[in-house]
Amino acid sequence: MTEQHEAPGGVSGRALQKDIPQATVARLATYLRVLAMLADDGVAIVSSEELAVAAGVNSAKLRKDLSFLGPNGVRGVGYDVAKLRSRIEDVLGLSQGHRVVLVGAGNLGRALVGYGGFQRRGFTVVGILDSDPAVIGMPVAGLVVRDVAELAAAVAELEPTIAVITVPDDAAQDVCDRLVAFGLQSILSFAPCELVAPATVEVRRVDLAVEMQMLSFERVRNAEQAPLPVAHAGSGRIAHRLPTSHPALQHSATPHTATSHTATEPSSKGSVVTP
Amino acid sequence: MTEQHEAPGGVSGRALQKDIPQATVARLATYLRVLAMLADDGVAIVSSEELAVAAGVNSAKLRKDLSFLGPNGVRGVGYDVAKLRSRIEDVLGLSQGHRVVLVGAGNLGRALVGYGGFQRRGFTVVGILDSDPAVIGMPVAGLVVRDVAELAAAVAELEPTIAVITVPDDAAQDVCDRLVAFGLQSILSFAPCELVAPATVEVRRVDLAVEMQMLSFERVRNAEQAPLPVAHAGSGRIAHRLPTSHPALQHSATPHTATSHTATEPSSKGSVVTP
DNA sequence: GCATGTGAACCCCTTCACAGCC
DNA sequence: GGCTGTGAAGGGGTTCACATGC
Repeated sequence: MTEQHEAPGGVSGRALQKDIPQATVARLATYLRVLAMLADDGVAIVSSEELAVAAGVNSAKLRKDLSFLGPNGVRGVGYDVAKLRSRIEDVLGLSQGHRVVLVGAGNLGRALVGYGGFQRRGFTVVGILDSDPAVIGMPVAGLVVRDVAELAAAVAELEPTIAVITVPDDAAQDVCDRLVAFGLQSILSFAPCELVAPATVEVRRVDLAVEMQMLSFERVRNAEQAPLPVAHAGSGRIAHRLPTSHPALQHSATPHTATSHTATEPSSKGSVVTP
Repeated sequence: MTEQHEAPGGVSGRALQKDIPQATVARLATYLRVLAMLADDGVAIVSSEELAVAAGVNSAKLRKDLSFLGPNGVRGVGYDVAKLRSRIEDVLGLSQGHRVVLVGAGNLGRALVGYGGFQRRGFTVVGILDSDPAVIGMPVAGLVVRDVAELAAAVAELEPTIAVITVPDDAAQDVCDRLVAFGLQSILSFAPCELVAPATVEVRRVDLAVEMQMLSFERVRNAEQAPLPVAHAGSGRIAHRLPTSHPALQHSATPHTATSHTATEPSSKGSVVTP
């Protein structure tokens, strides 16, 4: 039915981000952060090798990732930092920024409103709501906590493109349902429970306990392979290893090994219900 | 050198969690949460199908995951909830619980101390530190913020097994280096930058902006495939869809589609530096 | 000469289907 | 009969190595 000949149609071959691997999408976000740092430092051109080291991946993977966006570099030279940056922002749909509404003004919710990292990367928190009379009306980082009962009105008025759920887990599904009913299509939840939503709605979940449990397992795994790590922890004085000023691009290898396991990666897309 | 014939040796075939896929480890943590809910509800036996639905995966994947831990169920019957639960806790190294120290008492750090989800899943926050004189000495959820200058003493005294970094990104590497020097082997960082650490140290990173950017992209992708989602958001009154009481096991399929993209998945293990 | 872009091999993970066991 | 456990098939992502183009 309707075979969808992917005729790009529009002027200037824009889209075709039909099938970019999710793993790649996650890394594009990382590259973006590094590119922003480079731009701030006045770097104009960067090679795949340099960018890759700064982002903690290998250069072949980086080039493959970027190749999904079409040609973005100049052979024998490298990538134009500004151009690549705006290309990635364009593909990720970040060009016009995002308006974020937060549901749940507990510890975590209030912390996120004040978190500068969002604003810096183009996400503006435009509203925060809660059901607890004790916090409704409370000012938080320039916003006032609104009653979640006026969620419909708040959504209509603030026109958020993304919603973040930071309510207790037994309230999460309810909030999610209502957000969906009011038109939200992108939801990030911190509640440690599965959320069901229509297939057209994108729901991502961040479970902090899961992250810690994975850390826990890796320690078990490592301890099993290595015989005895001589685990004498902090005794008296230890050699500080502070400086090593990193000017964004820290080319040469460190005595350490880059081992940041960035949490990210969706799982099954589409229907998962009983077949 | 030393070919390591994996002779299980010890009594009662315990370990052999040598090569459990990381993807599986991430899901084991999820299963654990569901099993805890079931146990609270007094459920004693659960089938792979039921557990899978509750965890948002398909049953074949769940059985495959559990098979890495050895036989844990009874054919024709299902899994013993209590037994399976303690088996997974054992494999993940959660049996004795974990002591967590937090570095960075900003909005996020203080929020995490108060977050009940950790304690409930066996992670006890035993200390929080910061460098800002304005917050040092401040009481936070039963703890007092200590000076990060006494990090060595705090680590020696509190004996944490996991450290969480919630400092601004330009201080993160420094804090990480010191934690490693003081013997920490498992680190979870919320700073949006790569951290370098010895290969023996496990570093995981949670980047909230990346999660949002992935949401952003999926919206672009969906919008591209679907012609026009008729995006008339919250107008006046909308049908509330609240109740649907879920008694932990909500067997039958919902009108919705389970679409929780749980964030999780490490990337490359081991050396990533220039070869 | 040098760095990008990419086909192909490789590996990990998911999915299927069924054998095995209660 | 029913449900677990698992070999085998399939797909997605990573790595390699080189062709391509400045």
